[in-house]
Amino acid sequence: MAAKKQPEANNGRATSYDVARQAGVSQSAVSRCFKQGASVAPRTREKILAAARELNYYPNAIAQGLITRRSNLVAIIISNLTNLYYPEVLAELTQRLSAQGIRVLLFSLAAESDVDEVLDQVWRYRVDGAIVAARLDAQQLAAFADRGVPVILYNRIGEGEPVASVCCDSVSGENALVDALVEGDHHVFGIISGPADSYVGEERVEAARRRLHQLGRDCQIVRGNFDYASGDAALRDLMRITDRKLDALICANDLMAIGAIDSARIHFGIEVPQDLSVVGFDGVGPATWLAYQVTTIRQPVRRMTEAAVAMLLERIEQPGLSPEQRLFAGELLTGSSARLG
Amino acid sequence: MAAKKQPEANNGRATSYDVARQAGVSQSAVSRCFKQGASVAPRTREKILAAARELNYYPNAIAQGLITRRSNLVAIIISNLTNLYYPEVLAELTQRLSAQGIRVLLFSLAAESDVDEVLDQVWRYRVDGAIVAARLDAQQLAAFADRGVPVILYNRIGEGEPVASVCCDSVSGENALVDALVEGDHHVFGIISGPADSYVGEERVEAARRRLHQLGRDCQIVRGNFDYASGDAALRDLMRITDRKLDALICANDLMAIGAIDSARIHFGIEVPQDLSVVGFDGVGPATWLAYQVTTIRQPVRRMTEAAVAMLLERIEQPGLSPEQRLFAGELLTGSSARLG
DNA sequence: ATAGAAAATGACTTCGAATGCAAGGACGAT
DNA sequence: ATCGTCCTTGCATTCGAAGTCATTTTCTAT
Repeated sequence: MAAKKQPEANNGRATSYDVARQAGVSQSAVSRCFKQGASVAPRTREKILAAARELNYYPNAIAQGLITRRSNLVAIIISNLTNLYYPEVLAELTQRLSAQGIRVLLFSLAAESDVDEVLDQVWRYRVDGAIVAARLDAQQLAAFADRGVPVILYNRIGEGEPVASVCCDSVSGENALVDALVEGDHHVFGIISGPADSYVGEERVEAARRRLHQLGRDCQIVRGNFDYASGDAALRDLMRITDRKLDALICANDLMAIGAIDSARIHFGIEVPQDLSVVGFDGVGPATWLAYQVTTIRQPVRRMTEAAVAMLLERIEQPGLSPEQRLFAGELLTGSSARLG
Repeated sequence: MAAKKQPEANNGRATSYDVARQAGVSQSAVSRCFKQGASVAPRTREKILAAARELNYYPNAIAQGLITRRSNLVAIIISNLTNLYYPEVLAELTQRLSAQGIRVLLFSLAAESDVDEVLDQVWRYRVDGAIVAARLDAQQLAAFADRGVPVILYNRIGEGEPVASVCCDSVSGENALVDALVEGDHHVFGIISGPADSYVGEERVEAARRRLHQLGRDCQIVRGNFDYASGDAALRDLMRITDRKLDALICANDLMAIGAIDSARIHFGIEVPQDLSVVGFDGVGPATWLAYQVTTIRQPVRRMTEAAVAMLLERIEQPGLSPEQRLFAGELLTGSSARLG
């Protein structure tokens, strides 16, 4: 009555040995059966698969990872998921990686400074690679390189270190926006920047500023931090410090553009776009809402995530591959938040 | 010259043996050194930690998981991240779990029907538990139970099966909204539901319908699918089929409420809230934007995620724990999208 | 100084699957 | 019938850390 070994007492936690015993074969055979392209006789395979089904067997990915030195895990590190833009990116990335048989270990940071603690865990889990949409300093990038863990930066480039990255072209995007505004006969420009530690924020603002300068237009720049409230706050700042009547506002992202539009209309009674043209960047969902229809640059998220995943997989397979930067042009979305030429 | 074993040729992939050799101790000592409350002499610990630092050693979580049968991984399964509400939940959950030393394996579904493929992977990775915000049928829930993997359902309850869950109370929320609208002297009600396969959608609509009935008010229900465009579309449907002039609109979530508000104002020239009161549910970011200020029920996301994580950890530690349902009351957010009593 | 308790340490096994290698079996050609 | 080839299969080892147990060292009390 007293069984020495409980065969599959631990329900659904059957091992390859359990399956082997049940099917009357060796553990190796079971392993081969679950490996693509291994040599197993059809009859044996049948037996094994039947046993596996009966015992509810699923290969233990942890054990596989240990022996093959491939965890099939990729870390995705994102600083602020509340950005409206990133959830879409995250969903796309996750689904694309899933389709390639790779699982996502998600790290979402409350503050950018938490990166170091997170990296600790990244090393421990022996991820095959990482996609990062957060600020990494040179030392952190070097740590990836040292360990031979391929990284793809999303919408930012390496600081000093050469790293593979996928970005949406800020320069061409801002140029298109500025050109359109100038053609639309705007003269007094305001710019709402991103937070100081944002790479894309700085890049977009700098691109816009330079183009305006080229075209002989001056501008006032005030700092925002990418959220709705800061669009409002920044507009107030601008109204205070600008002596001439502002007629064009360039925002480093859509969310601030929306905040500024609401603020202009509701707090200042300014008509958008009649009295003030507002443009953003990203092409997030709310930008196309009827109340806003923000003129903006839509990032080609599908193509960008596709590229990021493809580049990462390439580098996982061929560790030596050189760092490549892929720059995607965004699409000018002509809404009704700006009078254009 | 030809070294038989390259000591730490594989940079940053040092094992406990490498550290042991470097420190002149056994592998066991290294292991103990990284385990809380193990017995190691102070001097030995120093030596080992120094060696570990020098070799850039991080314990291999994969190997740990294999031997301890604890992966410290939790699966989070979310159906649509584009919902505006879920990114916040996801970020909260991830950060809370991280703080408890647990990593998140993210599964984001393109379609609800993909759950089965995803579960496959969940079993393979031997996760310690799961938090699910997607529809699971009885069989899928049973699979979790069979394998002894604790699950917490987020904003839904088990279908038949008793499962631990965390929800925001639809009934009290809708009651509060309906009561306020009725007090505000509204008479012709419309309801925009969620998609047919949404648990919370059905629950909210049913609660609102019942309360309206209790208070002697009739209502027209049209189907939406939780996104912005469907708020617009549903409002058009309502305008077409309603004979009397609609004066109150109850939407199953904020996003549709916003869509309906924009549609009313812009397509129909209806003033909100003067001619039509609109209420939503969730309390997402855009609901508080100046242009909308939706009257809604704000879900206590922080408390709910905290509860979900706490319940999950309890059940990981004590597998026998009985299924518990925790229901949180939302907070009535009185915006300006509805005339209230 | 010495017995005895307590602490520290190392040898060895274990977790579950993958794989190199060698042995066994099937099959065709002669 | 015999040999050689190719396909299957099992044995044994491996991945890296944890933990059991036995042994050694250290400390305490007499």
